[in-house]
Amino acid sequence: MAAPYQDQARLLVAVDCIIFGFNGKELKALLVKRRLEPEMGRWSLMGGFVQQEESVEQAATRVLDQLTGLTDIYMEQLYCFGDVKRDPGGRVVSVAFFALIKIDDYDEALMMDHHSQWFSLNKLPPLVFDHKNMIRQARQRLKEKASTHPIGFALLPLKFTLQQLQGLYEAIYETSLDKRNFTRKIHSLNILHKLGEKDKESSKKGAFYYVFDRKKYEQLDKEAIQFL
Amino acid sequence: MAAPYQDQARLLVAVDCIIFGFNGKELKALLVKRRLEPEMGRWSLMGGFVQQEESVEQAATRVLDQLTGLTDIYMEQLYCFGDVKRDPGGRVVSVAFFALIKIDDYDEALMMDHHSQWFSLNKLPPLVFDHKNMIRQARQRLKEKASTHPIGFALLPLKFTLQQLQGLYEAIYETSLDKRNFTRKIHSLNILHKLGEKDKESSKKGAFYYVFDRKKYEQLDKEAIQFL
DNA sequence: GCAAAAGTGTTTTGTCTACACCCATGA
DNA sequence: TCATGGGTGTAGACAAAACACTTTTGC
Repeated sequence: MAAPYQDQARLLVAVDCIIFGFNGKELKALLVKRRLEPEMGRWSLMGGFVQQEESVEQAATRVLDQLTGLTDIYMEQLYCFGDVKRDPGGRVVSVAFFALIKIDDYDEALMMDHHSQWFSLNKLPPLVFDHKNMIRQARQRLKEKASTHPIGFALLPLKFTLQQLQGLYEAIYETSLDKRNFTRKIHSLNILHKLGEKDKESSKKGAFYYVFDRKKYEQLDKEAIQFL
Repeated sequence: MAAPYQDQARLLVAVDCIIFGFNGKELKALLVKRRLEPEMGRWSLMGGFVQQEESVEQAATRVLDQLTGLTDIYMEQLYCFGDVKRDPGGRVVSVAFFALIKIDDYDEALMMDHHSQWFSLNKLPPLVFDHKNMIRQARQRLKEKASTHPIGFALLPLKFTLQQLQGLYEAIYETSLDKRNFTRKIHSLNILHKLGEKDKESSKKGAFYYVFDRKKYEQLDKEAIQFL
């Protein structure tokens, strides 16, 4: 069994990363200017090819790290896009991943280096290949996942106000929520710690900062509860 | 741009199909004896390599058709398994699909031809590679999907009794359900048509057969309602 | 003192759950 | 006539949704 599969076709396998961020008002996606032909210079998801000696997940992690310099990013496999003609440059099967990062962790310097930019999800530029479709599906998955797992926290700064948290869920679900019902529900999950400190930027009275309880968070992440 | 990606690694890409059936009591998975080295002769999911000129989905459809002779099978992409050493025969990235078929449509002759066999999900034989893990994930996905979409019908014969339907959901969720609550819930979805005919096999009184309303079914399939 | 956001409870509504008896029929 | 599965309703618990006023403070 030296080469049991030798007659089979070999294909290029890529990963593409849909990176979401939240600026306090809107959900954003991080896009880059493509550096390769074909379609060089057009807006694209960050991607790369899977190497012989790395797993598909490792490839996605590597690509995310190259772009953001961040480790410990929330990342999840989305879907494998395998149409024959999806990439005019060759037969490339792409495995899409979606990632959630704290938008403030991704700074200006990195954006300059990679010619990358945040775009509001409803003001996306034209994108290469099937990347628009990938983003659409990632958005859908984020909605579903956020309703049963507390992954939204990966998009917020370490400390945040209830208003920011509510705003995030309103952005994810594309709806508006009742402040009282929202507060009650969140508190019933026992996932937040109230800090002594207040955010005075957005109001005169000031709103308390919260952090989330990582232990409880991880437990809920496994359990698939009804989140909101 | 004759060969823009020429320096990149090329990998074998396979599809593997987790095929579920329901015999009225238990969920089953359809397995085959592997025909290739390595691990020839051991139990395996039905799979095959993605060819140069077919999409990943087409490959899965082709593999399903080869094994079952059936078209119009419910099929859904599950996950891409991309570990470097998952297949000792080479670097193979496998895209897993799960499929639901009516168990009676898959007859003895086909089982003989392909050395295939139905196995109860809790009595699976040892399987090659990561196939056991694939089945585990498929089972999980089936549970989740069935709770928001009426896909369970793909596992039942065209006409079925309420008892059969309830038994199916009990098997999927691995729980027992209250007959009255179940009946009420199903009827409230307006998805069933009661036939004049009765099944007299399993009781003296006889139970009415039902068929499902394809229109309503397709609508619910899109909408993601709370099913059960 | 007033504008602007923060914070807090109650009532209503609907959904999910638990639970038990009569019916029709073939043997 | 009796054994077997088929079919049906109601009450209580719980969760979700609707809804408005008071508090704080910087200007």
